[in-house]
Amino acid sequence: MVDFNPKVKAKLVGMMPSHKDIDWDIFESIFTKKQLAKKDNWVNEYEESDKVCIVESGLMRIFMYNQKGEEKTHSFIVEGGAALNHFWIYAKEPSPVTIQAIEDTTLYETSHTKITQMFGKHPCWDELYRNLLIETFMFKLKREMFFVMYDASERLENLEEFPYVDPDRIPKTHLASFLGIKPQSFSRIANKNN
Amino acid sequence: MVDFNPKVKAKLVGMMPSHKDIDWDIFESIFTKKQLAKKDNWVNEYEESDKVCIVESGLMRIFMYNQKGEEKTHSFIVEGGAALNHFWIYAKEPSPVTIQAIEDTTLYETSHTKITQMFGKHPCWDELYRNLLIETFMFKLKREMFFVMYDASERLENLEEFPYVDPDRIPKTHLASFLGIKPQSFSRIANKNN
DNA sequence: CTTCCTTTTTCACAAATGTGAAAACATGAA
DNA sequence: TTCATGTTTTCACATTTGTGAAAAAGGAAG
Repeated sequence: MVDFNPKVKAKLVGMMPSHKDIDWDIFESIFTKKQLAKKDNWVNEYEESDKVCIVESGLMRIFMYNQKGEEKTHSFIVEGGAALNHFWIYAKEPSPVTIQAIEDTTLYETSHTKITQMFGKHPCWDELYRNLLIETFMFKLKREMFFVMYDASERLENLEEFPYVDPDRIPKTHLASFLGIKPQSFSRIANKNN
Repeated sequence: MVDFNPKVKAKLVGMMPSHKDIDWDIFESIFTKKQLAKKDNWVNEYEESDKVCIVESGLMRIFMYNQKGEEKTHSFIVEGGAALNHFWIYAKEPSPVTIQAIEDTTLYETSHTKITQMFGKHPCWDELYRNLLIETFMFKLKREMFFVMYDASERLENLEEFPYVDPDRIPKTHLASFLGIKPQSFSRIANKNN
């Protein structure tokens, strides 16, 4: 049982536009509050985890190791964003991704299991889950366009298309990984384009 | 009003696992059947369209033009697959994509408007829409991995990760575009790796 | 402040992909 | 079949990105 802060509550309300009569007690009853220090892993690779969380404050990163052991960043999550192992939705298998705090982070944690148990009890849960899916889906859709439409240098130029990917908060190594290039290439491109 | 063929019906049943008592009359009442000849556009760029369809037979392609006027392929849809302008879900704006038949195609057409009007009338619609979202989402997730984890040559090597992207049915120009490279590079890579 | 460690930048060279043009090949229509 | 059209391959060369190493810059802890 947690007590959502106003910003998170507003975010959730926005994701259930058809439901004004939300029972916050039920809602908050399936969440627990957690603190992460910088560099703590919230989800580890190979972990059997169906965790879902909403970030209250701080910054997290989802990444995966490739065959060479290099970290490949999928996304960043800031205040008000939802973090989860996206692969769980489809394949109930050990997580291929690691989810790590880039900054000290406070989050509200729950699980897919708990959310899906609420389906049918009140339609707001269906709507919330649908909008959560749509949000993460649109992120992937944009990211696909990023790779398909732009080369590396154009991706850097158009980084502002991802408003919550804040170049001032995120180490350049991770930004490079998010853009699909090496830190050296990132540095070269960034210092040539101005 | 249409009469779904058995394969499409089976596909839909699989996307509504919690609902065995489906009223097929209501279901089929919001679809119409359409024929497309090879190279016909089902959705045109700039068209204000919230169309959704299920492909009965044939093969379609979703693509977008970049600033240079080059076609950038997002995905292919084969029998049993759902085609739609994914951007409609989030932004109710003119379509940035073109959806075109690669082969002569038969499809069942409906719209987002019609589907969302069914929400609440019977929970099977919520479940169907959720699973449609999950399916397209997983496609994007895989595709993201493709670009993040692999270089062009590895992408070609691992094309079989997309079982419905059949290299024998799809012109190589479009395959190249799907892999994010030029036809010349496709040709070079394909004829070097064996 | 100093030291240690991590991140970022720079550099020279290697490898991969793009470009523009031409040739080879395939396909469909007359 | 032949012609016209579109697709695929090949080639030489340009551009972009990767690689490995080293230097420079920045941050955290004592």
